[in-house]
Amino acid sequence: MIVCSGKCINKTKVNKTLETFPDPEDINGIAEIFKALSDPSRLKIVLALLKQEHCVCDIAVICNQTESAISHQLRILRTLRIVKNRREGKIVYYTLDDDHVISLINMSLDHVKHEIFNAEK
Amino acid sequence: MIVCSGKCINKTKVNKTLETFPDPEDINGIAEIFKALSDPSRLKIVLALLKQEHCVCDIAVICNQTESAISHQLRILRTLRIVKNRREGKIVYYTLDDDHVISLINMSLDHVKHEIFNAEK
DNA sequence: TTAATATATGAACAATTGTTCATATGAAGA
DNA sequence: TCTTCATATGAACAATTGTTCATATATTAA
Repeated sequence: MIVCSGKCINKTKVNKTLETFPDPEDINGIAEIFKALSDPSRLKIVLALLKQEHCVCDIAVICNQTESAISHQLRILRTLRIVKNRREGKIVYYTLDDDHVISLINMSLDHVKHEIFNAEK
Repeated sequence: MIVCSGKCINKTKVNKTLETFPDPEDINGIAEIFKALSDPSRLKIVLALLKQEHCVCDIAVICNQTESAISHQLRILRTLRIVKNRREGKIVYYTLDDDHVISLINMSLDHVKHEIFNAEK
């Protein structure tokens, strides 16, 4: 631990927090998931797949984006195991790979609504 | 809706998804929350505040970062109502502003563990 | 095999973002 | 008031990121 000499540091509290701090690799893992969902165009793709599967072409229409752009974003989401795909002839269908993502989205929607509610008071 | 003439678009499915699509402002709101948590240094700050409040100086030690850098990040988190602060003399203490964030983090931790588990199979 | 369609990928450019350094604010004590 | 300490802010630079355009792959049908 770095010691800032003559500073106001509360070593007991600092150490207590450091004891239960997640592993660096877990921290980076979580950050990556959030980063994947932090781009509006990627988030839209995930939202489009929230209730049913879609082919790349349909996702492009729903998100009002180039198929190429969608394909690039899907690759990122695939790498992070947020979406998975199945091929049916020429068409590739995508779905969400993990239920956690659905919960994550719903929970953040609650958070957003809460903010708006608080702001109006 | 944009019409891609002669494409494979399944209009029924596309329209069904578009009907329940969140408002653009909600989509951007969610994306902003995720963006705030997508930076490892910002995520570390939130993790540091998961169980108890800390002053800026202590957060800097815990996250192994400059106090200036921490202060910049705290401003972003404050703007998004992810953290709030209280002043006690010269010292400013920060806490998480919203329980949703805690759930969000725990849920994403589950997601990360799930990925590792799947990767090992 | 050739053509057509759906999707994927590579390279490059523009835009965004986090950190650093210097400086400013605000509070407490001398 | 002046000094010190804790935190905040502004500007600038470096690094990262998303999109675009062109091209490549994969599948089906002729």
